[in-house]
Amino acid sequence: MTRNKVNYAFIEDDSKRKISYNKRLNGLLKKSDELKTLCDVEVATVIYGTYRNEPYTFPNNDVVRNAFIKFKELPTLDRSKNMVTREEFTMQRIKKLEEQLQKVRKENRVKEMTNEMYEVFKGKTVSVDMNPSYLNDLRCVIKKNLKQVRELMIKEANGEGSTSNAPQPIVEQL
Amino acid sequence: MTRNKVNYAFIEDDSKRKISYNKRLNGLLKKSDELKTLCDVEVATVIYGTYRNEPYTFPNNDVVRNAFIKFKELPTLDRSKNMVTREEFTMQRIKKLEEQLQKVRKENRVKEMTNEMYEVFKGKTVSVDMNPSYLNDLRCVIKKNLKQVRELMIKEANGEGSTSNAPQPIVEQL
DNA sequence: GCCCCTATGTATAAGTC
DNA sequence: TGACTTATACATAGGGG
Repeated sequence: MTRNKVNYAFIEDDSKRKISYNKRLNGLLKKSDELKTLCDVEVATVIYGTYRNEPYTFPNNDVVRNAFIKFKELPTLDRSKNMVTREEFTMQRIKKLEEQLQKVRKENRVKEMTNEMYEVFKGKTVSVDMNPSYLNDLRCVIKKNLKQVRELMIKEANGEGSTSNAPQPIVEQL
Repeated sequence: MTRNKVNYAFIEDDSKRKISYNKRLNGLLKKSDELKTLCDVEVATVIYGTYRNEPYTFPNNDVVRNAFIKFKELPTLDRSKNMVTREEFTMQRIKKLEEQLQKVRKENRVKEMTNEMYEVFKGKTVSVDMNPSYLNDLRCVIKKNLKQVRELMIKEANGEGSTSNAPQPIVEQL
């Protein structure tokens, strides 16, 4: 993930995967160590790679064993309380990505709608089958940009309107 | 660690520590998840924070338990084989930092010595109690920069030498 | 494979609301 | 407390030796 973005999927290429594994394993251990040091919490990690026969543990044998023993001794309910399942984690991840996407889409939509608004202002007929929520959003955008719209209307009334077909990018003034 | 460099030590401020803990916990889990996905390895993590009564586990209860059981079943020797003790890890960290420091120092020393070399060239008397290894290093630097030195000598011989007291930064030409 | 480098993506400390 | 932003440090992919 860095000359290119991370593709969140299994790395097919054996050589690349191994390189990545080594780098990331190192990074993970470093992060664990930092968490432990900066926040004074116990962290135990076990990794079963394809590249080694034994598990790779951190920070050391005893800590890991103790952590697991403590873990085993807890009643199941307590144990689950702060558990993060892989599924949950993935869901959260997806949710976050979707939110970001929504955000970007929304921003883009505002831009589109601002242009749309301008088109309408320039005389374009709004088709009646337009999505109601879209119209509502459009109204919000108009409201938000009321000042600019009014100025444009005055200019237009005075015959100073843009003569080009391309609408002026009101967007830039948002 | 980012508006400022990470200070590799316990964060005294409770509020800051907690914020950091939450962010870093999240980051750690994300990294674990990525390692698992990209490289298809089993990763089990248990964290005992001060902020929760139960351990925080990832990716889930069963995986963690199985990982620990497997771990426990291994003969002690095997178990230790790929273990990274905290001490080792810290040592590695220190070693790396020291190497970096050495490198920076060496670079700096080369610069200093190049200037020293120039001073000598300009007529400075080298004191006899100069460290032998330092002299040797100096010799290396001179050798490395022989071409530049020769050019300077020619210029000097032609009366084109710098007249300022500050030696020209030969360093820049390295 | 390992180490180094560099460009770029990510993580995150502070700050703001 | 937490969500969001920003600036900066850190992690790491790709490429060379």
